[in-house]
This record gives sequence, C-alpha cells and structure tokens, in this order.
Amino acid sequence: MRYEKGQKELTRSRILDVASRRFRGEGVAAVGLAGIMQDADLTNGAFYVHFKSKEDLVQEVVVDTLDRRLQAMIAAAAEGFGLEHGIREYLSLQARDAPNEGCVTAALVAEIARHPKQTRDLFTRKTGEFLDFIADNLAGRDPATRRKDAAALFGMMVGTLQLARAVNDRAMSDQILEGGIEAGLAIVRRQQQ
Amino acid sequence: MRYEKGQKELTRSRILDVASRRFRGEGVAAVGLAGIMQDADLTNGAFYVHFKSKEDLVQEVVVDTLDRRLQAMIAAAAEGFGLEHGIREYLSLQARDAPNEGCVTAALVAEIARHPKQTRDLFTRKTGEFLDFIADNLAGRDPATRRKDAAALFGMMVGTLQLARAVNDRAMSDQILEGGIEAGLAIVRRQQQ
DNA sequence: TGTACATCAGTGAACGCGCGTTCACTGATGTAC
DNA sequence: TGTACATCAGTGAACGCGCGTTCACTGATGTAC
Repeated sequence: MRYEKGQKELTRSRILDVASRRFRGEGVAAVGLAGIMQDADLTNGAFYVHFKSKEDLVQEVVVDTLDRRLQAMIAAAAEGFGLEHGIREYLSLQARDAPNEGCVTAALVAEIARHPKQTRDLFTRKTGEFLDFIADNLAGRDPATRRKDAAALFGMMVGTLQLARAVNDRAMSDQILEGGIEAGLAIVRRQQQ
Repeated sequence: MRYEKGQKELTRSRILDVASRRFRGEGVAAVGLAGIMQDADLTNGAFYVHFKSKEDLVQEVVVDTLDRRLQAMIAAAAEGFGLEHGIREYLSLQARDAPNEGCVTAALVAEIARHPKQTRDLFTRKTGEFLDFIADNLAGRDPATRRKDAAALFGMMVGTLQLARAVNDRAMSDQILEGGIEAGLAIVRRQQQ
C-alpha cells in the first residue's frame, strides 16, 4: 500500500525513539535491529528504507538525542533554571534508575569511543556544544579556565552517574550521587567567587 | 598429553591476561571467546577447562584486574606517592591512549551496570575498596564527607578519562584531561585546608 | 626396574542461535490521460 | 469522470557469519603393582 504524506517521517522517528531508549538501556552492541523493528511494530526489511546501516542509526540516535537534550537545557536556562538545578536533576535518583530515558553520554560514551571515526566526529561536535553551554553558564575568569572547569564538571557528572548505576548497593549508590552533587555545586560556586 | 604441575595455573592466567586487555580495549560484548583463546594460543574447547562461562570469565577479570590495580595503589602510597600523583597518572596522555592497559572501571563501568547481579556484586565490593582507599588518603573532616568526596573524585576521573577517549579532537581531549586534573587537585587540596 | 593403566589439559569439529543485511514482492494511493 | 499505470513504505523469507557452548577424543606423564 501507499502511505499518506508524512507517514515515512513518523515511522522514522518512531524507530529512532525506540532505538535511542534501547541503546541507552542495554548498550548498542547488545541490541539487535530485529528487536528494535519489532518494538516499532515493523518487520526487519523496513529498516533499510530509513537507514543505511546499524552504524547510520547509531549516528542519527546520538545526534538526535543529544540535540534534544541540549535544546531542553537551553530552554531551562532561559526559564531561569541554572547549573545547580541541572546538576541536581542529572544526579537524581530518578535519572539513575531510568538509564533508558537518561543521558546518552553517560550510557554510551565508552562504547562510542570504539566506534568508527564518523560516529566519533559527530559525538565530538555535540560534546563540544555541551561544554560550551556549561562554560557559558559558569561565572568567572578566562574562557579557557571556564571550559576546563566545564569539562571536569561534565565528566564528573557522567562518571558518578555511571558508578551509581553500576554499584549494587543502594546506600553506597546514594552516597556516590550525593558526593557528585556536592562536588558539582562546589565547582559552580568556586567560579562565582 | 599430560602437563607439568603448575601448567594449568599458567594457562589460566594467560587467558585472564588476554581477556582483560581485550575487554578493556574493545568492550565485553564485542570480544568473542574464540578470539581470546586464539590470542592465548589455545583452541576453543580449552576455555571450559578453566572457566564455567563467559560471564564467569568477566567476573574473574573484573576482580583480578581491579585487585592488581588496588594493590599497586597501596604500594605506591607506601612509597610516598600521594593522590596528586595518582590523579596525574590516571589522567595522563598515556593512560588515555592505551585503554587496554588502563582502568577496568573507566573501560567497562557502563557495561557492568547491565551485567547479572553476581557480577555487579563483585564490582560493587571492589569499588567500595577503591573508595575506602581514596577516602583514607583524603585529609579533613568526618569520614562520611571524605567518602563522598572520594566518590566524586573517582567518578570525575572515570568520566573525564572516558570523555577524553571518545572525543576525536586532540586539543579538546587534552583540555578535558587538564580540566580533570585541576579539578581533582582542587578536591584533594580543599580537604587539606 | 618394567609394564599396564588412570589422569586430565588441551584439541577441533559440531550444535543451535541470533546477528546485520539483501531482495523479490505487495498493494493502497497519487498521477496522467 | 473513469481507467491504466507508477510509486514506494513496508513485508517476510533467506543469506552467510560468528557467537557461546558441548563433547568425543588425544596422548604425555604420574601412579600402582
């Protein structure tokens, strides 16, 4: 059958949405295309109507999901929510307990480091935009210092979230999140002095 | 043929060594047992003389490799090398460029978070020992605060190392490492006041 | 001391399975005349 | 207005391949007598 105008775009974004959630929840290598297509209520073959390969899908997911997150952060900043609010949300119990809805970077950064150059190029560009955004929202000295502080802050958020997720002891995991939040706030406040 | 006494232990540790390097370099899911056995100059079947399953191997690798790292840190501390030295080494260019020889946690923490309970239990215990060690080497206030600072410091080291590895731009990657080192030293020094 | 047997680390082929990818086909709708 | 054809998103079976795991077998050495 032939479909209505816009149908293809809807299907494509449905596949992207399913893939993004499953990649974040289970990792890229552990998720098969057949499972993604099944979750999107489609059959195997339709995948290649929308994407060139699995790697193409990975790239689209990384760019698309990071873009949405960045836009949400910019919108939140425009409404007056500062870095402190972002840090508390990023290292919240909810964020820890729902990796499939959370940050792509925390879920996939180590895996992306082993992907082809083109995928890493795209991730690099998006990460640069994130660090720029954070640096812009850090008060204080010269741009280079702000940028380095932004990298340390973001790295700390990513690393503590991953540790909190991997650790199988609730009290210890909570403690890691609290440590991350306090250290994050310290970086933000250190810059304000 | 029948082998000399101690031969089996040697073979086992050869498999462990190969697996540890390849898991860290390529990820657990991306490395097959056949490849590991080939690298260890053995055939497929011999694997099950030494390990119950791939998951069993993963557990042995995690415990063994983290144990060695912790022992090395304790030995270094006994020789007068403090946390500052450890931070600089952890976030060095060499460490970034040789993931297969580096920290298991930085390489595999996100993947371990998705592994079975028993694997996560072992990782949790070892991570607790790491945080204890770091906390013991942080000067300052009450134990709970030291432990939280240790978590933030370790998380920051893990996260910034991962970012520096994934990012495909040398200058940006170097900047991330520098930011991580400076933030790490700030945490250590903050505690000394 | 010499011989027969037990041991067991390692061999290598085979198992079922799910992977990413390909491709001939379908059929409802849009378009041309 | 009615009819014939083109389009193309999606179907579903099939491809070769490598995965983790199993298992009957090998054969040099240790042990028993």
